Amino acid sequence: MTSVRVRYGPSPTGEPHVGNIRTALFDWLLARRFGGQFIVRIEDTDQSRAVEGTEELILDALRWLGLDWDEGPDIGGPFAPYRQSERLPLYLEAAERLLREGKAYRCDCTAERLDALRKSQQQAKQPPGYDRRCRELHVNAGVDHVVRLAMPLDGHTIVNDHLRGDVSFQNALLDDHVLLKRDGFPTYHLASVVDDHHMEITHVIRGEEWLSSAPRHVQTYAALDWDQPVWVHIPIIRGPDKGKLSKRHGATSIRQYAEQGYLPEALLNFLALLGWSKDETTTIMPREEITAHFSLDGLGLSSAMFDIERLQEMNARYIRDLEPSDFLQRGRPHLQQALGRPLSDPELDSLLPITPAIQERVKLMPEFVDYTDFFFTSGPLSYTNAELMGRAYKNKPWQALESVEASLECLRHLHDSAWSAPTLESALRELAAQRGEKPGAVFTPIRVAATGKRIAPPLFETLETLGQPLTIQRLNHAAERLARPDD
RNA sequence: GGGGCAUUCGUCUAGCGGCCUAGGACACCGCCCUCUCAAGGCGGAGAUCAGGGGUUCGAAUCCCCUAUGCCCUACCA
Repeated sequence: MTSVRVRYGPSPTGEPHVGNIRTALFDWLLARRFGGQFIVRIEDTDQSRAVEGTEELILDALRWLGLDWDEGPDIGGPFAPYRQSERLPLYLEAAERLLREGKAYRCDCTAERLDALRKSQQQAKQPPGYDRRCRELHVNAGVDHVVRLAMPLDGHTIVNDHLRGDVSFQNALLDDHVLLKRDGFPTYHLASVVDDHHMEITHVIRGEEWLSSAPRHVQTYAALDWDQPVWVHIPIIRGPDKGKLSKRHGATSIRQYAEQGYLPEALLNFLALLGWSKDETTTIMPREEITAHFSLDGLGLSSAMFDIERLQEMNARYIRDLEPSDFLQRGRPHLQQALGRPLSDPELDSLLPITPAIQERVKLMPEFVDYTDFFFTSGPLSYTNAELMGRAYKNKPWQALESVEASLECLRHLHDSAWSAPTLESALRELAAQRGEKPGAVFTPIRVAATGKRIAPPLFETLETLGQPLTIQRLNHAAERLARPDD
């Protein structure tokens, strides 16, 4: 088997979509698994749909996911250039050869005629398609025209799909599609075939929506007398409504997932499992394990729904498994943004002891802020007295106050060296026992006073990290508030 | 309208003729643990393998038909 060469051919028409990127992922996995090359080729043959700057967005998405390419528009390669708009002579050459050999022809039918034709065909319940008016007309090269492939009129075209086997199409139902547009640019049908051939692409992996037009590509290869690549049409990704996943379904661009706090390795794992599986039981696999086991044979045939809950779960799992210092670095930008100021390394590192406890609570990176911002705010925290009192002291501000004062008394007397989670815990538990109260009753006001929230990391580790002075200060503030309940 | 593809728990899937009274994961429910929230442990419910015909000693697995869903049907990719 010759070495694997696969290409990802995005159109720079917008943000890279998860469905699209999943195709890139399979390309990349195949290349990496078999020591081949992964090529990025920009398919910008539709000038009207091009959106400025999206090429860079696409490359950024690939980088973010860690899908590195061996040849591409930015780094070049032996088959440069890697932008179709820069390869026009190649398409022209192929089209001219086809014209010369009578396998393609010029067509000067107007858009109006084609529209009218389509309408009448639809009304007459006929399959729509070009009626081949110009096929025998020998349109002059001087007039405005397109070039169409002269498809076989009868018989069948077989597409040998690697996953499905032979798929047969009746030629009578296929029309003479356009290869070269009026503006001199090729259509996808011509450009992809010409480039795949010249770039020595061995496997064409693309979405199932292309299967219907695959016979056109097969015929184009045949007309050009070139060998076909291996066709691999992978199932489409569906949205929650079962339709093809699209913008209507909410977040679909890779950038959005990055911003929402998904880890690239989690998204990669999740996407890989949309249509591929390693074995009966494995779901969590680091990139290396996926690349070590990936093969086309593990691909499924039915379209998969994009289940955001599963992605979230997987993300939480990956977050939990991060090295604490790595987790902190990834959380840093979110926290800095919320705080509105940069954080120094020592500040960030002060969180290290409590970080594992935070990791198991964070599902999406921005939530990191909820569990840590109070460590770095200086003014009074905002919370209600009801939150402070919790369930045990509900509507009993004086009891809550007593409790807080007792805690204050207890904590004030701890020596510096004793300010650690274990001693804090035993001291406060003892206090609760002495007062004949449930631990939770005593702990809740402390938690709210210290963090400003009812949901926070484990209390004693939190207090340890917060430090004695700040803890005392915040408890004092809480006591003041409880003393005048009607604020 | 035509053509193509697909069809296993709600979801992602394992299964490629006997190992399946169909396995795993997420979600869900219950219990345990417990300072909030999580995480974790244990257990549970959940799929007559879309339906119907065949082939076979034996079918989720092979063949046919039907149904449903999706995709395509552009001088877009």
